[in-house]
Amino acid sequence: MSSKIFISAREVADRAGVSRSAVSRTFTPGASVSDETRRRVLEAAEELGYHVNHLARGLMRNESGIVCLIVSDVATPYRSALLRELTLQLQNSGKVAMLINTDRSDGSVDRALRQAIRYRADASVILSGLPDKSITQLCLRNGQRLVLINRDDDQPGPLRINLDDYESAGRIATAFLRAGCRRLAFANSEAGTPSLMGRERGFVAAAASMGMDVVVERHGQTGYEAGKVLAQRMLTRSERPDAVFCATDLLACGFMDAARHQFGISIPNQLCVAGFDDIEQASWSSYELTTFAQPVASIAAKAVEWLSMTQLEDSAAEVPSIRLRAELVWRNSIRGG
Amino acid sequence: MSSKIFISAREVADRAGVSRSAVSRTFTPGASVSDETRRRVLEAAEELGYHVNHLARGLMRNESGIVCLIVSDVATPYRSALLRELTLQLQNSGKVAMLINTDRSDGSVDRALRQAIRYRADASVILSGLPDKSITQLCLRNGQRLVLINRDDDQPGPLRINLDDYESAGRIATAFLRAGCRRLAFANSEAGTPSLMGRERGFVAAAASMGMDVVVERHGQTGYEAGKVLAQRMLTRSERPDAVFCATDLLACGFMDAARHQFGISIPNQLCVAGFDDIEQASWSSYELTTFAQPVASIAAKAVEWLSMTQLEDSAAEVPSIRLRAELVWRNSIRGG
DNA sequence: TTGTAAGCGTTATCAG
DNA sequence: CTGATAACGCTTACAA
Repeated sequence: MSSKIFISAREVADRAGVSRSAVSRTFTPGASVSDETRRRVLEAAEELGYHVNHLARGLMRNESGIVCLIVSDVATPYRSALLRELTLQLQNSGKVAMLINTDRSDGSVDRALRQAIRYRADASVILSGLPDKSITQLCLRNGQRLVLINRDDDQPGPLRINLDDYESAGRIATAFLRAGCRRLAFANSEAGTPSLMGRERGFVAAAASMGMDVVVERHGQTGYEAGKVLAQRMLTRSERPDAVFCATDLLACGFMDAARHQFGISIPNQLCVAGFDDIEQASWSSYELTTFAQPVASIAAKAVEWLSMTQLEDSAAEVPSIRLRAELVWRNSIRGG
Repeated sequence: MSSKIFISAREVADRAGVSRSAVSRTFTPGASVSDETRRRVLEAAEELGYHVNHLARGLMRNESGIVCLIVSDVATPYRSALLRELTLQLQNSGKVAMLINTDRSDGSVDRALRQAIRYRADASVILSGLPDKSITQLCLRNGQRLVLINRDDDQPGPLRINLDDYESAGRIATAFLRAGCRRLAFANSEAGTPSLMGRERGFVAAAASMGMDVVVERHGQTGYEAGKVLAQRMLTRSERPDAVFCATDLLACGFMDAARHQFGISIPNQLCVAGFDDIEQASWSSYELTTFAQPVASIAAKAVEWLSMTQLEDSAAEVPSIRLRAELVWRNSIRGG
């Protein structure tokens, strides 16, 4: 191990001929230092290659500047887009992101949260899975803030950012109907997360209110392959659907590919398709998918804004909760438009 | 700010009726504690919800356990895949990833590296851009390890992991020839990174050695849209190419989509296409792209392995450098096969 | 095996 | 505005 030897404030102080505190103050925004002292400190720091030790600073200030991002399937288009937004905006507000990858097991989110506690993260943002109640309590008790994105959990404390999944799904149902579709279907995954189920229920309910049934199939996770499987199942039915709402864009891409290449179905002529997320691929010429856009930038902005609030107005003892609207992006996978 | 109040080893020690050091030792693998003491400490820790403060531990041990991942365009398929692999394997080896997003400006990598220094990261992995020589020197001088992935830089010190871009490109040229293609083209971005240029040069050189010219176009970054633009430029030439090697899969997807949907060209019948990276979309039915697979798992493994080495055998004063082979994944975008 | 005590690099407090 | 001095929570000789 090439022993790490970092420059400390002590050495900078010696070189600049000032006290340690002067150095500290120079690097503390808003502290009172004379221009002359600051200049000399800065000069010495530059020459020596000094950088404030945030481990020590965090220890003292009781504030690490670290925000922990807890997420599974980072490589997925929607997740990575959200991750990008989050890290970028976090950086802009002077924080730094620690990334923890979870798998689908329940315990893995708990483990991630524990890691966040060990590093004394100022906050954790959970994009996947749901932690055990006892762990979230532990975080909150320790004064760590928690943000839950698209995870319907109703314990008080964490900031919850959700979309209007249910209502969105209703809007797409009427769009299908307007396009003349009569045999509706919903392609879902088995994951059964609240947002996914919200879309399913919203779609089914809206269809019912217009007097229509919906064929629902669930399979696998929310990926491309699952979409293909769902297409195989649904398109071999005696009553083939003429409109399908896929719970995610990835499912929709798989569904469309199978429909076209395995069944020779023309979209949107013979089959209308809609998705959810508005991943980049949805706009590719091979798909031109009509879908709901996850407002990733707004989600990140809301999260970071809340994390940057110095005072949590506990006057508002009511649970903070934000509901964002997913805008319908109209492309070419539904007739009419 | 809901004041953070974390449990300290002191409190655990009091509760367990032992000394602070006993607590510390209990959480230090390999330290000598009696079973009885350990049991009592663990019990007290559990009850109190104690977690070792890694900020303080890092301060003492002079080893934070943090590895900084420096990357731009996280939301891009190849990048996010590599990111997933890296974070996962880092976690498995007991480290934690700090993610820093850079833009394309040169200074942004430097800033990222400075952040890594502030948090006393044990190492930094650079996936995008290239830091200024003075900054890398600073990192190395401080004992921070550096890994450069696919960035050809020849300063000694950092571990460099690269692919055989040049040779791969040669292999695809012969594949095109074998498929009966005679008018070769290379679609590149303007980014001009060493790996991209290596592919270009390797392709051109191999073609030349077989007595063929290559039409080269460069445009934009390595994304889907750039691929479409490149297709528009190349497919409107009087001598339309019958084989195109795209520097990345994303470019290839854009290229294929434009070729098919705007020019009505059939792939691979009228045009053979190859890409590089083997992103997930390359395997989608709409593309079935023949491409070179970035060995992301091996890349991550090599990086993590090197970072976990306790002793850097300086006996080998020679610069560490790893060359990995990109395997050709044969799909359906080239005739024959 | 255990406890005591020193020290890691900061920042906050308090005189001057 | 500046400089001592005391924390912060931890690890690690050193001594018992």
